[in-house]
Amino acid sequence: MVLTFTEENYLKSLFKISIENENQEVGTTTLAAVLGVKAATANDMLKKLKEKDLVLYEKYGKITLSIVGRTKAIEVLRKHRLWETFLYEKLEFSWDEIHAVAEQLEHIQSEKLVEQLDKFLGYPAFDPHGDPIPNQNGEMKVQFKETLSQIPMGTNCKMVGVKDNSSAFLQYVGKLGLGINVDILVVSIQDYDAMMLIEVGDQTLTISSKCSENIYVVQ
Amino acid sequence: MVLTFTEENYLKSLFKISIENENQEVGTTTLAAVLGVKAATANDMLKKLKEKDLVLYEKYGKITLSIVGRTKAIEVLRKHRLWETFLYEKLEFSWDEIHAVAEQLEHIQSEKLVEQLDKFLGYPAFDPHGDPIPNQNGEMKVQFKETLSQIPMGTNCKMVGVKDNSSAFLQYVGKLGLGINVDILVVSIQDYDAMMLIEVGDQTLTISSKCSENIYVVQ
DNA sequence: TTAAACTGTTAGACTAGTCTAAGAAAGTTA
DNA sequence: TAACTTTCTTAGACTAGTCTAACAGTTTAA
Repeated sequence: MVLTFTEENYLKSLFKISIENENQEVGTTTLAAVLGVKAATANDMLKKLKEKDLVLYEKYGKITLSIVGRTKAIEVLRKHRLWETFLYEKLEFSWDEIHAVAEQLEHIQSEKLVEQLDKFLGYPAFDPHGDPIPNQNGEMKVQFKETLSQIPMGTNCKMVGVKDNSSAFLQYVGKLGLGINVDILVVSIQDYDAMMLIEVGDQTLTISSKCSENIYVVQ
Repeated sequence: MVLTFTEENYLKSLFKISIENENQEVGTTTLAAVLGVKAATANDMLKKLKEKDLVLYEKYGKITLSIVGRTKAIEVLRKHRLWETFLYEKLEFSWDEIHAVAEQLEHIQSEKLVEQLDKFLGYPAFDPHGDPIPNQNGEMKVQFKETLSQIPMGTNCKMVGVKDNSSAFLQYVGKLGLGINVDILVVSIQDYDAMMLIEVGDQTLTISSKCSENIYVVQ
């Protein structure tokens, strides 16, 4: 079954919401906000997706992906992350530029293209933002990770990803000298506003809680 | 000005018709046939393209691309041929598989993507079918070429391209052992039906006029 | 426990791209 | 040049995806 770009985007958003907000119930309004459309529009589309058995949904109830819907969403996510990796590793795109272009490339329909791209890139398990890339069977490596804001004073850790994928955040973080696999030492944390003093290489940086909450690390 | 996929396809088809049938006038019916839509549909779209100053067109008159329309068409063609080259050279796609996927990839909007892809491929001048790839300024190398059917008996030549890009033709030609840069000796030509006896490597092949008319060669 | 606030649904309208059916213009040929 | 054929255009309809405006259901909190 071939889906339209729009249908794929709805499924992808539903999947992303479900993994980001674990057990939070997803409603029309949330979904609409994520997709940048009006609630009425999302409601219409949900009816169509239900008709095609891609979501489970009853009037005024919560929205869940069906098995097929979930599979489709993971396929799109796989393509998105493979393309991001390609753009970053092969075409000299920067961290903050890859997302927008991958949003377009993720809808290209060709199984061979996906598999050959995966092979060409050496079967990467994580994309340039540290997010896991689903394999051909839809399985993803789960990496235990915490946000930098959860790391206690005096502890060393290594950056493995970001929560916020916005261009603005990525540009800022990159400018600070942070990035995947960068070692970080938490020097001190302000009681009042959770501002953090961290050491990265030979530099000392002060970062806000908003920032440290959006950086994933492992100890 | 960002165009829709459909608009891009109309411009691309108009451009391709204009280079294939040099001074032949293009009408609604021809265009519609090339795009696989009905004449009424093509007519509607032509009105829109005219409104946007992408084509020159008067009721019951012939259709011509405007400067802007032509530029847009060449951009799409550039992307198409670069992607074909990428699929063939980097992702192990075969000759006959690349076109269909490139039809999708050619609509991705990102100037940086096109330029980086071109660089990554080493600024190729011709795609895997032997067709010239427009450079960033829209200029294409013109290679003097004839169809194999025009080569006289006893002459050596080299294959440089194909006229028919269909999967069926490419599969057939490939199976015969023909391909870009393959040397061909025209052994004999039947008077009656222009069937050709040719030597390729150590093989002798018999090919129809339909086939020899769709193969481009240089002497 | 009921009023206010929020969330979800429906109805009606719009655009892009397509179609069919019918009619108008142009070209061809006897 | 009149009749026929072909090509082109118009009118009206349909689907996908979107919107606004209004109404319905659910939740919250006074």
